[in-house]
Amino acid sequence: MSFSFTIHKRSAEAPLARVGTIHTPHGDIQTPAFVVVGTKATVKALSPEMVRDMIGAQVTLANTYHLYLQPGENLVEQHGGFAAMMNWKNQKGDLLPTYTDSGGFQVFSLGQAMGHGVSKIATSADISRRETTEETSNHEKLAVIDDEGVTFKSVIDGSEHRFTPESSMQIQHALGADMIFAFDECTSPLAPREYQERALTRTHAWAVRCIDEHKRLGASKATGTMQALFGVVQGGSFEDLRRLSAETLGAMEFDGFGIGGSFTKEDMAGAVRTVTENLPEGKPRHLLGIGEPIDLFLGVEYGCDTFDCVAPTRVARNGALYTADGRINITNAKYATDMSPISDEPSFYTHNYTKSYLHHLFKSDEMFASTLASIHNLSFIVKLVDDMRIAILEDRFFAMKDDFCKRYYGKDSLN
RNA sequence: GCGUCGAUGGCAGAGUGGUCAAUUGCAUUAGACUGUAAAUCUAACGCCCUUCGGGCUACGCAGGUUCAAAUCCUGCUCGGCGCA
Repeated sequence: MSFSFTIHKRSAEAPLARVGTIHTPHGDIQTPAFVVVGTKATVKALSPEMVRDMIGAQVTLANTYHLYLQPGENLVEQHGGFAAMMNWKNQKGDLLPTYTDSGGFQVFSLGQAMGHGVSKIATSADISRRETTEETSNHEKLAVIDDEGVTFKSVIDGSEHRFTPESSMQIQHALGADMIFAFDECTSPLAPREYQERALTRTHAWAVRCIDEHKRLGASKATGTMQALFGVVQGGSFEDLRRLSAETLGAMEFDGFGIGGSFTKEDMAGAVRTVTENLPEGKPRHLLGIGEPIDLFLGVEYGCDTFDCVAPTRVARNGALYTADGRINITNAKYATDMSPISDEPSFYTHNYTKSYLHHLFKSDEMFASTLASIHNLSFIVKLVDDMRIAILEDRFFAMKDDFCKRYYGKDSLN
Protein backbone atom coordinates (compact mmCIF):
# COMPACT_ATOMS: atom_id res chain seq x y z
CA MET A 1 0.00 0.00 0.00
CA SER A 2 1.69 3.16 -1.10
CA PHE A 3 0.67 6.74 -1.58
CA SER A 4 -1.52 7.76 -4.52
CA PHE A 5 -4.27 10.16 -5.40
CA THR A 6 -7.32 9.41 -7.51
CA ILE A 7 -9.66 12.03 -8.88
CA HIS A 8 -13.20 10.70 -9.22
CA LYS A 9 -14.98 13.73 -10.50
CA ARG A 10 -14.32 17.28 -11.57
CA SER A 11 -17.07 19.74 -10.84
CA ALA A 12 -19.21 20.69 -13.79
CA GLU A 13 -19.86 24.07 -12.16
CA ALA A 14 -16.50 25.05 -10.70
CA PRO A 15 -13.78 24.05 -13.18
CA LEU A 16 -11.05 23.62 -10.56
CA ALA A 17 -13.05 21.77 -7.90
CA ARG A 18 -12.74 18.02 -7.68
CA VAL A 19 -13.67 14.97 -5.63
CA GLY A 20 -11.01 12.37 -5.00
CA THR A 21 -9.37 9.85 -2.72
CA ILE A 22 -5.94 10.10 -1.17
CA HIS A 23 -4.63 6.57 -0.64
CA THR A 24 -2.11 6.32 2.18
CA PRO A 25 -0.36 3.35 3.78
CA HIS A 26 -2.75 3.80 6.67
CA GLY A 27 -6.06 4.19 4.91
CA ASP A 28 -7.90 6.39 2.46
CA ILE A 29 -9.03 9.99 2.74
CA GLN A 30 -12.12 10.98 0.78
CA THR A 31 -11.59 14.51 -0.47
CA PRO A 32 -12.31 17.34 -0.08
CA ALA A 33 -11.65 16.71 3.60
CA PHE A 34 -10.94 18.65 6.74
CA VAL A 35 -7.85 17.55 8.67
CA VAL A 36 -8.15 17.86 12.44
CA VAL A 37 -5.18 19.51 14.14
CA GLY A 38 -3.52 17.75 17.05
CA THR A 39 -0.34 19.78 17.37
CA LYS A 40 1.26 17.89 20.22
CA ALA A 41 -0.17 14.50 19.23
CA THR A 42 -3.48 15.25 20.88
CA VAL A 43 -6.50 17.14 19.70
CA LYS A 44 -6.92 19.48 22.63
CA ALA A 45 -9.73 18.43 24.96
CA LEU A 46 -10.64 15.36 22.87
CA SER A 47 -9.89 11.66 22.80
CA PRO A 48 -9.10 10.05 19.43
CA GLU A 49 -12.36 8.11 19.66
CA MET A 50 -14.27 11.38 19.87
CA VAL A 51 -12.39 12.70 16.86
CA ARG A 52 -13.02 9.53 14.88
CA ASP A 53 -16.53 8.51 15.91
CA MET A 54 -18.33 11.57 17.21
CA ILE A 55 -16.78 13.97 14.73
CA GLY A 56 -16.14 11.64 11.83
CA ALA A 57 -12.66 12.97 11.03
CA GLN A 58 -10.56 10.91 8.63
CA VAL A 59 -7.12 12.31 9.35
CA THR A 60 -5.14 14.32 11.92
CA LEU A 61 -2.11 16.59 11.74
CA ALA A 62 0.66 17.11 14.30
CA ASN A 63 3.52 19.57 14.49
CA THR A 64 7.23 18.93 14.04
CA TYR A 65 8.51 21.85 16.12
CA HIS A 66 6.31 21.06 19.12
CA LEU A 67 6.90 17.30 19.17
CA TYR A 68 10.63 17.82 18.65
CA LEU A 69 10.74 20.02 21.75
CA GLN A 70 8.48 17.76 23.75
CA PRO A 71 8.67 14.80 24.16
CA GLY A 72 11.33 14.60 21.44
CA GLU A 73 11.08 12.80 18.11
CA ASN A 74 13.05 9.77 19.30
CA LEU A 75 10.45 8.95 21.90
CA VAL A 76 7.69 9.32 19.33
CA GLU A 77 9.63 7.04 16.99
CA GLN A 78 9.86 4.42 19.74
CA HIS A 79 6.06 4.45 19.92
CA GLY A 80 5.93 3.68 16.22
CA GLY A 81 5.11 7.22 15.20
CA PHE A 82 2.73 9.84 16.52
CA ALA A 83 -0.42 8.09 15.28
CA ALA A 84 0.47 5.00 17.29
CA MET A 85 1.51 7.10 20.26
CA MET A 86 -1.79 9.00 20.41
CA ASN A 87 -3.81 5.88 19.53
CA TRP A 88 -5.12 7.35 16.30
CA LYS A 89 -6.47 4.04 15.00
CA ASN A 90 -9.59 2.49 13.56
CA GLN A 91 -11.76 0.06 15.51
CA LYS A 92 -9.67 -2.88 14.35
CA GLY A 93 -6.59 -1.22 15.78
CA ASP A 94 -4.97 -0.22 12.48
CA LEU A 95 -3.33 3.18 12.24
CA LEU A 96 -5.25 5.96 10.51
CA PRO A 97 -3.90 8.63 8.12
CA THR A 98 -1.81 11.50 9.40
CA TYR A 99 0.10 14.61 8.41
CA THR A 100 2.87 16.51 10.12
CA ASP A 101 3.57 20.15 9.51
CA SER A 102 7.23 20.96 9.03
CA GLY A 103 7.74 23.74 11.57
CA GLY A 104 7.63 26.30 8.79
CA PHE A 105 4.66 28.03 10.31
CA GLN A 106 6.59 28.56 13.54
CA VAL A 107 9.14 30.54 11.52
CA PHE A 108 6.36 33.07 11.19
CA SER A 109 4.40 32.70 14.41
CA LEU A 110 7.51 32.79 16.61
CA GLY A 111 9.38 35.20 14.33
CA GLN A 112 7.78 38.08 12.48
CA ALA A 113 4.39 37.65 14.12
CA MET A 114 5.69 37.96 17.66
CA GLY A 115 4.60 41.14 19.33
CA HIS A 116 3.00 42.49 16.18
CA GLY A 117 -0.48 41.15 16.77
CA VAL A 118 -0.57 39.96 13.18
CA SER A 119 -2.29 36.81 12.03
CA LYS A 120 -1.50 35.10 8.77
CA ILE A 121 -4.72 36.52 7.38
CA ALA A 122 -4.24 40.25 7.32
CA THR A 123 -6.90 42.89 6.93
CA SER A 124 -6.32 45.93 4.74
CA ALA A 125 -6.13 47.92 7.98
CA ASP A 126 -3.12 45.83 9.00
CA ILE A 127 -1.47 46.48 5.67
CA SER A 128 -1.88 50.24 5.81
CA ARG A 129 -0.65 50.26 9.39
CA ARG A 130 2.47 48.43 8.26
CA GLU A 131 3.20 50.85 5.48
CA THR A 132 3.10 53.88 7.74
CA THR A 133 4.86 52.37 10.70
CA GLU A 134 8.58 52.04 11.06
CA GLU A 135 9.30 48.54 12.14
CA THR A 136 10.44 48.86 15.72
CA SER A 137 10.66 45.35 16.96
CA ASN A 138 11.17 45.71 20.70
CA HIS A 139 9.88 42.21 21.14
CA GLU A 140 12.42 39.49 21.18
CA LYS A 141 11.72 37.06 18.41
CA LEU A 142 11.84 33.35 19.06
CA ALA A 143 12.80 32.54 15.48
CA VAL A 144 15.58 34.01 13.37
CA ILE A 145 16.03 32.98 9.73
CA ASP A 146 19.05 32.67 7.50
CA ASP A 147 19.52 30.94 4.18
CA GLU A 148 20.76 27.76 5.79
CA GLY A 149 17.92 27.35 8.28
CA VAL A 150 16.17 28.81 11.29
CA THR A 151 17.29 29.30 14.86
CA PHE A 152 14.40 28.85 17.25
CA LYS A 153 14.13 29.50 20.90
CA SER A 154 12.08 26.92 22.72
CA VAL A 155 8.69 28.20 23.81
CA ILE A 156 9.03 25.86 26.76
CA ASP A 157 12.33 26.93 28.33
CA GLY A 158 13.94 29.47 26.00
CA SER A 159 16.74 27.13 24.95
CA GLU A 160 18.12 27.53 21.44
CA HIS A 161 17.44 25.03 18.65
CA ARG A 162 18.42 24.88 15.03
CA PHE A 163 16.09 23.73 12.26
CA THR A 164 17.18 23.12 8.69
CA PRO A 165 15.32 21.53 5.79
CA GLU A 166 17.34 18.38 6.50
CA SER A 167 16.57 18.28 10.21
CA SER A 168 12.88 18.91 9.60
CA MET A 169 12.84 15.89 7.27
CA GLN A 170 14.68 13.78 9.80
CA ILE A 171 12.28 14.71 12.57
CA GLN A 172 9.25 14.15 10.37
CA HIS A 173 10.56 10.73 9.41
CA ALA A 174 10.82 9.92 13.09
CA LEU A 175 7.31 11.20 13.74
CA GLY A 176 6.09 8.90 11.00
CA ALA A 177 3.14 10.72 9.41
CA ASP A 178 1.86 9.54 6.04
CA MET A 179 2.06 13.00 4.54
CA ILE A 180 4.85 15.36 5.52
CA PHE A 181 5.60 18.92 4.46
CA ALA A 182 8.75 20.51 3.15
CA PHE A 183 10.35 23.00 5.51
CA ASP A 184 9.30 26.42 4.27
CA GLU A 185 9.18 29.98 5.45
CA CYS A 186 5.71 31.29 6.13
CA THR A 187 6.13 35.01 5.59
CA SER A 188 4.24 37.81 7.25
CA PRO A 189 1.39 39.34 5.24
CA LEU A 190 2.95 42.70 6.11
CA ALA A 191 6.32 41.85 4.54
CA PRO A 192 7.21 44.02 1.55
CA ARG A 193 7.52 42.51 -1.90
CA GLU A 194 11.29 42.40 -1.97
CA TYR A 195 11.31 40.36 1.20
CA GLN A 196 8.66 38.00 -0.20
CA GLU A 197 10.91 37.47 -3.24
CA ARG A 198 13.96 36.67 -1.16
CA ALA A 199 11.98 34.36 1.13
CA LEU A 200 10.46 32.60 -1.86
CA THR A 201 13.85 31.92 -3.38
CA ARG A 202 14.97 30.51 -0.07
CA THR A 203 11.85 28.35 0.33
CA HIS A 204 12.42 26.94 -3.18
CA ALA A 205 16.03 26.14 -2.37
CA TRP A 206 14.91 24.47 0.82
CA ALA A 207 12.38 22.43 -1.19
CA VAL A 208 15.21 20.86 -3.18
CA ARG A 209 17.10 20.08 -0.01
CA CYS A 210 13.98 18.51 1.53
CA ILE A 211 13.50 16.23 -1.46
CA ASP A 212 17.13 15.14 -1.36
CA GLU A 213 17.05 14.43 2.34
CA HIS A 214 13.69 12.68 2.09
CA LYS A 215 15.07 10.36 -0.58
CA ARG A 216 18.21 9.71 1.39
CA LEU A 217 16.21 8.77 4.49
CA GLY A 218 13.89 6.33 2.72
CA ALA A 219 10.98 4.79 4.59
CA SER A 220 10.01 6.02 8.05
CA LYS A 221 11.71 3.93 10.71
CA ALA A 222 8.78 4.61 13.01
CA THR A 223 6.18 2.98 10.77
CA GLY A 224 8.20 1.13 8.18
CA THR A 225 6.20 2.80 5.42
CA MET A 226 7.03 5.39 2.78
CA GLN A 227 5.89 8.92 3.47
CA ALA A 228 4.51 11.32 0.90
CA LEU A 229 6.34 14.64 0.74
CA PHE A 230 4.37 17.80 -0.01
CA GLY A 231 6.07 20.98 -1.20
CA VAL A 232 4.75 24.25 0.19
CA VAL A 233 3.84 27.05 -2.20
CA GLN A 234 4.49 30.58 -0.94
CA GLY A 235 4.46 34.05 -2.49
CA GLY A 236 2.21 36.05 -0.21
CA SER A 237 -0.43 38.11 -1.91
CA PHE A 238 1.60 38.61 -5.09
CA GLU A 239 0.04 36.81 -8.01
CA ASP A 240 3.20 36.49 -10.08
CA LEU A 241 5.16 35.16 -7.11
CA ARG A 242 2.41 32.66 -6.39
CA ARG A 243 2.49 31.50 -10.00
CA LEU A 244 6.27 31.26 -9.97
CA SER A 245 6.17 29.24 -6.77
CA ALA A 246 3.52 26.86 -8.09
CA GLU A 247 5.42 26.31 -11.33
CA THR A 248 8.77 25.89 -9.62
CA LEU A 249 7.60 23.45 -6.98
CA GLY A 250 5.19 21.79 -9.38
CA ALA A 251 8.15 20.72 -11.50
CA MET A 252 9.83 19.03 -8.55
CA GLU A 253 9.35 15.47 -7.34
CA PHE A 254 6.72 16.16 -4.74
CA ASP A 255 3.80 13.84 -4.02
CA GLY A 256 1.48 16.71 -3.31
CA PHE A 257 1.47 20.36 -2.37
CA GLY A 258 0.66 22.58 0.53
CA ILE A 259 -0.50 26.10 -0.13
CA GLY A 260 0.96 28.14 2.64
CA GLY A 261 1.82 31.60 3.71
CA SER A 262 -0.12 34.69 4.31
CA PHE A 263 -2.83 36.47 2.46
CA THR A 264 -5.00 39.45 2.86
CA LYS A 265 -8.64 38.53 3.11
CA GLU A 266 -9.26 40.10 -0.27
CA ASP A 267 -6.40 38.38 -2.06
CA MET A 268 -6.88 34.87 -0.80
CA ALA A 269 -9.20 33.66 -3.55
CA GLY A 270 -6.97 35.01 -6.29
CA ALA A 271 -3.82 33.62 -4.72
CA VAL A 272 -5.27 30.15 -4.23
CA ARG A 273 -6.67 30.07 -7.72
CA THR A 274 -3.41 31.19 -9.28
CA VAL A 275 -1.60 28.45 -7.43
CA THR A 276 -3.95 25.58 -8.24
CA GLU A 277 -4.15 26.59 -11.89
CA ASN A 278 -0.40 26.23 -12.09
CA LEU A 279 0.11 23.07 -10.08
CA PRO A 280 0.08 19.56 -11.61
CA GLU A 281 -3.53 18.49 -11.67
CA GLY A 282 -3.11 14.91 -10.56
CA LYS A 283 -1.50 15.60 -7.19
CA PRO A 284 -3.36 16.56 -4.02
CA ARG A 285 -3.34 20.11 -2.70
CA HIS A 286 -3.58 20.97 0.95
CA LEU A 287 -4.57 24.50 1.94
CA LEU A 288 -2.57 25.05 5.09
CA GLY A 289 -4.17 26.59 8.13
CA ILE A 290 -7.46 27.57 6.59
CA GLY A 291 -10.74 26.74 8.22
CA GLU A 292 -13.31 29.54 8.33
CA PRO A 293 -16.44 28.39 6.48
CA ILE A 294 -16.25 30.94 3.69
CA ASP A 295 -12.57 30.19 3.17
CA LEU A 296 -13.25 26.46 2.94
CA PHE A 297 -15.80 27.09 0.19
CA LEU A 298 -13.23 29.20 -1.58
CA GLY A 299 -10.55 26.54 -1.22
CA VAL A 300 -12.76 23.74 -2.52
CA GLU A 301 -14.05 25.86 -5.37
CA TYR A 302 -10.49 26.60 -6.49
CA GLY A 303 -9.26 23.03 -6.33
CA CYS A 304 -7.89 22.34 -2.87
CA ASP A 305 -8.41 18.82 -1.59
CA THR A 306 -7.60 19.03 2.10
CA PHE A 307 -7.56 21.68 4.83
CA ASP A 308 -6.40 21.96 8.38
CA CYS A 309 -7.07 24.68 10.89
CA VAL A 310 -6.86 25.30 14.61
CA ALA A 311 -9.80 27.68 14.53
CA PRO A 312 -12.58 25.15 15.26
CA THR A 313 -10.86 23.91 18.42
CA ARG A 314 -9.22 27.12 19.61
CA VAL A 315 -12.34 29.16 19.13
CA ALA A 316 -14.36 26.41 20.83
CA ARG A 317 -12.20 26.54 23.94
CA ASN A 318 -12.91 30.25 24.10
CA GLY A 319 -16.66 29.84 23.91
CA ALA A 320 -17.40 30.50 20.23
CA LEU A 321 -19.60 28.04 18.37
CA TYR A 322 -20.33 27.60 14.69
CA THR A 323 -24.04 27.31 13.95
CA ALA A 324 -25.97 27.21 10.71
CA ASP A 325 -27.06 30.77 11.48
CA GLY A 326 -23.56 32.07 12.13
CA ARG A 327 -21.03 32.14 14.91
CA ILE A 328 -22.23 32.65 18.46
CA ASN A 329 -20.54 33.25 21.81
CA ILE A 330 -22.12 30.71 24.10
CA THR A 331 -20.94 32.68 27.13
CA ASN A 332 -23.31 35.53 26.25
CA ALA A 333 -25.87 36.15 28.98
CA LYS A 334 -28.77 35.35 26.67
CA TYR A 335 -27.77 31.69 26.50
CA ALA A 336 -28.01 31.19 30.26
CA THR A 337 -31.60 30.00 29.92
CA ASP A 338 -31.57 28.84 26.28
CA MET A 339 -32.97 25.31 26.36
CA SER A 340 -32.40 24.61 22.66
CA PRO A 341 -29.79 21.98 21.73
CA ILE A 342 -26.20 23.12 21.10
CA SER A 343 -26.54 21.71 17.62
CA ASP A 344 -29.80 21.51 15.71
CA GLU A 345 -28.28 18.72 13.61
CA PRO A 346 -29.70 15.53 15.22
CA SER A 347 -26.73 13.39 14.17
CA PHE A 348 -24.32 15.53 16.17
CA TYR A 349 -23.33 14.36 19.62
CA THR A 350 -23.88 17.89 20.92
CA HIS A 351 -27.54 17.64 19.96
CA ASN A 352 -27.97 15.92 23.32
CA TYR A 353 -27.02 19.00 25.36
CA THR A 354 -28.67 22.39 25.79
CA LYS A 355 -27.02 25.74 25.13
CA SER A 356 -27.93 26.65 28.69
CA TYR A 357 -25.89 23.70 29.98
CA LEU A 358 -22.85 24.54 27.87
CA HIS A 359 -23.14 28.19 28.98
CA HIS A 360 -23.08 26.96 32.57
CA LEU A 361 -20.04 24.74 31.90
CA PHE A 362 -18.09 27.71 30.51
CA LYS A 363 -19.17 30.06 33.29
CA SER A 364 -18.09 27.57 35.92
CA ASP A 365 -14.78 26.80 34.17
CA GLU A 366 -15.52 23.12 33.76
CA MET A 367 -13.20 21.17 31.44
CA PHE A 368 -16.14 19.50 29.74
CA ALA A 369 -17.04 22.89 28.26
CA SER A 370 -13.96 22.73 26.03
CA THR A 371 -14.70 19.13 25.11
CA LEU A 372 -18.32 19.70 24.14
CA ALA A 373 -17.56 22.91 22.26
CA SER A 374 -14.66 21.28 20.40
CA ILE A 375 -16.75 18.27 19.43
CA HIS A 376 -19.41 20.60 18.17
CA ASN A 377 -17.18 22.91 16.11
CA LEU A 378 -15.16 20.09 14.58
CA SER A 379 -18.33 18.17 13.75
CA PHE A 380 -19.66 21.28 12.09
CA ILE A 381 -16.55 21.96 10.00
CA VAL A 382 -15.84 18.32 9.09
CA LYS A 383 -19.44 17.88 7.98
CA LEU A 384 -19.36 21.15 6.07
CA VAL A 385 -16.44 19.95 3.94
CA ASP A 386 -18.00 16.48 3.62
CA ASP A 387 -21.18 18.16 2.38
CA MET A 388 -19.16 20.05 -0.23
CA ARG A 389 -17.85 16.73 -1.55
CA ILE A 390 -21.38 15.39 -1.86
CA ALA A 391 -22.56 18.62 -3.44
CA ILE A 392 -19.86 18.41 -6.12
CA LEU A 393 -20.83 14.81 -6.83
CA GLU A 394 -24.43 15.92 -7.21
CA ASP A 395 -23.58 19.02 -9.27
CA ARG A 396 -25.03 21.45 -6.78
CA PHE A 397 -21.92 22.97 -5.22
CA PHE A 398 -22.92 26.59 -5.75
CA ALA A 399 -26.49 26.03 -4.65
CA MET A 400 -25.20 24.45 -1.48
CA LYS A 401 -22.73 27.27 -0.96
CA ASP A 402 -25.42 29.90 -1.43
CA ASP A 403 -27.81 28.17 0.95
CA PHE A 404 -25.12 27.94 3.58
CA CYS A 405 -23.85 31.49 3.23
CA LYS A 406 -27.32 33.03 3.29
CA ARG A 407 -27.95 31.52 6.69
CA TYR A 408 -24.43 31.68 8.12
CA TYR A 409 -23.40 35.13 6.97
CA GLY A 410 -26.87 36.50 6.43
CA LYS A 411 -26.13 37.37 2.83
CA ASP A 412 -25.44 35.79 -0.54
CA SER A 413 -22.08 34.18 -0.98
CA LEU A 414 -19.37 36.60 -1.91
CA ASN A 415 -18.31 36.20 -5.50
C1' G B 1 -21.60 46.27 80.74
C1' C B 2 -16.24 47.72 80.12
C1' G B 3 -12.13 47.63 76.81
C1' U B 4 -10.28 47.12 71.99
C1' C B 5 -10.11 46.70 66.70
C1' G B 6 -12.91 47.45 62.46
C1' A B 7 -16.85 49.36 58.82
C1' U B 8 -14.27 51.33 51.19
C1' G B 9 -17.55 50.42 44.79
C1' G B 10 -21.52 43.25 43.13
C1' C B 11 -17.59 40.41 46.39
C1' A B 12 -12.59 40.23 48.54
C1' G B 13 -9.25 43.80 49.70
C1' A B 14 -5.52 48.38 49.03
C1' G B 15 -5.42 53.43 50.25
C1' U B 16 -4.61 56.71 56.10
C1' G B 17 -5.16 65.13 54.71
C1' G B 18 -4.66 67.40 48.31
C1' U B 19 -1.82 63.97 42.35
C1' C B 20 -8.83 59.43 44.54
C1' A B 21 -14.47 58.08 41.12
C1' A B 22 -10.51 55.53 44.45
C1' U B 23 -4.47 50.19 43.24
C1' U B 24 -5.35 45.00 42.59
C1' G B 25 -7.91 40.30 42.18
C1' C B 26 -12.61 38.04 41.40
C1' A B 27 -17.38 38.55 39.42
C1' U B 28 -20.11 40.92 35.46
C1' U B 29 -20.73 42.61 30.08
C1' A B 30 -19.04 42.41 25.19
C1' G B 31 -15.38 41.35 21.37
C1' A B 32 -11.30 38.75 19.01
C1' C B 33 -8.99 34.14 17.66
C1' U B 34 -7.44 30.81 10.30
C1' G B 35 -0.22 25.12 8.97
C1' U B 36 -1.89 26.15 18.20
C1' A B 37 3.76 30.41 22.68
C1' A B 38 -3.72 30.24 23.26
C1' A B 39 -8.75 26.34 28.79
C1' U B 40 -5.75 32.72 25.74
C1' C B 41 -6.04 37.86 24.78
C1' U B 42 -8.57 42.79 24.45
C1' A B 43 -12.08 46.36 26.10
C1' A B 44 -15.93 48.29 29.35
C1' C B 45 -17.31 48.18 34.35
C1' G B 46 -20.80 54.91 40.13
C1' C B 47 -24.50 58.28 37.41
C1' C B 48 -25.07 62.08 33.48
C1' C B 49 -23.28 64.96 29.12
C1' U B 50 -21.32 63.98 22.31
C1' U B 51 -15.18 62.81 22.59
C1' C B 52 -10.36 65.41 24.50
C1' G B 53 -12.99 66.77 28.50
C1' G B 54 -16.81 68.40 31.84
C1' G B 55 -20.73 67.92 35.66
C1' C B 56 -22.94 65.26 39.75
C1' U B 57 -23.19 61.70 43.81
C1' A B 58 -19.92 58.56 46.60
C1' C B 59 -15.54 55.19 51.02
C1' G B 60 -21.48 52.72 57.73
C1' C B 61 -24.79 57.23 59.68
C1' A B 62 -24.85 62.41 61.69
C1' G B 63 -22.09 66.50 62.91
C1' G B 64 -17.26 69.07 63.23
C1' U B 65 -11.92 70.78 62.06
C1' U B 66 -9.50 72.42 57.38
C1' C B 67 -8.49 76.36 51.59
C1' A B 68 -8.98 70.84 51.00
C1' A B 69 -11.41 64.68 54.34
C1' A B 70 -12.16 57.73 52.24
C1' U B 71 -8.06 59.65 55.26
C1' C B 72 -8.23 64.04 61.49
C1' C B 73 -12.05 64.94 65.82
C1' U B 74 -17.01 63.91 68.41
C1' G B 75 -21.42 61.13 68.81
C1' C B 76 -24.39 57.17 67.00
C1' U B 77 -25.30 52.32 64.52
C1' C B 78 -23.50 47.62 63.32
C1' G B 79 -19.63 43.66 63.53
C1' G B 80 -15.01 40.84 65.39
C1' C B 81 -12.09 39.89 69.67
C1' G B 82 -10.84 40.15 75.09
C1' C B 83 -12.58 40.74 80.17
C1' A B 84 -16.94 40.40 83.10
